[in-house]
Amino acid sequence: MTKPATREQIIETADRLFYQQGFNHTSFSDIAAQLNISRGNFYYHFQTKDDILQSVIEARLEKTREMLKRWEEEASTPKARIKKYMQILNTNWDKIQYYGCPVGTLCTELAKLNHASLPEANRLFTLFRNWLREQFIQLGCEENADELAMQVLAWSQGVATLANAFADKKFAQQEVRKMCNWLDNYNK
Amino acid sequence: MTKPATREQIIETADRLFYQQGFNHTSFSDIAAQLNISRGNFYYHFQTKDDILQSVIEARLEKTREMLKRWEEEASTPKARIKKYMQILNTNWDKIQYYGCPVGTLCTELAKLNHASLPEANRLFTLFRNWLREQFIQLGCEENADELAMQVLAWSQGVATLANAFADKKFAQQEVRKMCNWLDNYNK
DNA sequence: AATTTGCTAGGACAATCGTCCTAATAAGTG
DNA sequence: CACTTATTAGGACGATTGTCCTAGCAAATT
Repeated sequence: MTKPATREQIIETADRLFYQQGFNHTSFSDIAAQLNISRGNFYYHFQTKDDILQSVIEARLEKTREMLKRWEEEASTPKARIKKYMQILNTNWDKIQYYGCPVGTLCTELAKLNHASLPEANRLFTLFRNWLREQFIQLGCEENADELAMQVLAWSQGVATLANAFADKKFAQQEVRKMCNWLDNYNK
Repeated sequence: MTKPATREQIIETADRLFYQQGFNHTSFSDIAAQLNISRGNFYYHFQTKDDILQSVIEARLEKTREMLKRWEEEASTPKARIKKYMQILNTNWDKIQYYGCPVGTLCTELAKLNHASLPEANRLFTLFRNWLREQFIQLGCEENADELAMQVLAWSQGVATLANAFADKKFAQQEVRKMCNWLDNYNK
């Protein structure tokens, strides 16, 4: 009994297209064309377009959790882990340059659409926020750990938005460097 | 010969709806319904929807230029002027809470749509960037004036994005306070 | 009053949207 | 093999999209 891969392929392709083109601007036809499947076939796997979005968000949440877990294995100190987050701007530059931050742009769009899945999408932010806060707590900043987490989060969002607008890689790299330096000198 | 106000009303309403709902998600019908005019009437004033967007961007550019000029009149020192910019997050909080930053969200959306007017929209960013840079130059930071301008710009974008996602007014206020303090202590 | 011009309402147009139905095929089970 | 289930293709559906045409009203000018 081989599990049908179609459903996963739809989620995968929808994930990519939602990121590249936005949720509202991506149609069933777009996804179907990429997968060479029939448009009418969607209904067997998903009831509505919103259901696809829901699955995409869940998939992103899961992938993010795995990534954060991987970072904890790869980096032994809290500072090194936080830097993993900051380095995303360099690691994923090719995509960020064209499409911005996957989390920020999705939440922004769903907010404007007044979409029912907005709270679910915002959980992506919360995931990073809690994880960063935990790292700052381990760093010995119990009192303002959440504030620092929000600061790092806001920093990355701002840089991603500007780097996207100006397509300025040097700016992004420079900001990452500055932020890492700030972290190195923080708390001694 | 009374100038026809319809064209200006269309721009005005489109401006507001593009901000609240996004460009792509706002239809001719939406704008027409708000103004109680016929949908077919648009063609007399604008050839295409993209033309409306173009006019909206131009209107925003003009309004921004006037605002920056007003700030220069109202604030006598460069630091006071830069603070005017930072305070926007508090001043326009009611809107930012729901719709984010008008500039950032528009540029992000047009980037995803691969829209021809994206460069025009990005000029809104450039307007603020150059103005902030000028203020930092007057502050005596000739060498890194542009870098500082980008930093302030990125900061505001990040805070706006997060404040929108978490609907957190206290966070926004706190960040404004921190940023103003940073500015006060900068360059002595 | 007659005529031109500025502006508008209403609807037609093809295309596309998300949704949903049905018939046909593929896969799995007895 | 027959039979049930899982999956798919293709297209119909009503609604909505941006665009565009035309007839008619309103206003200004002659």
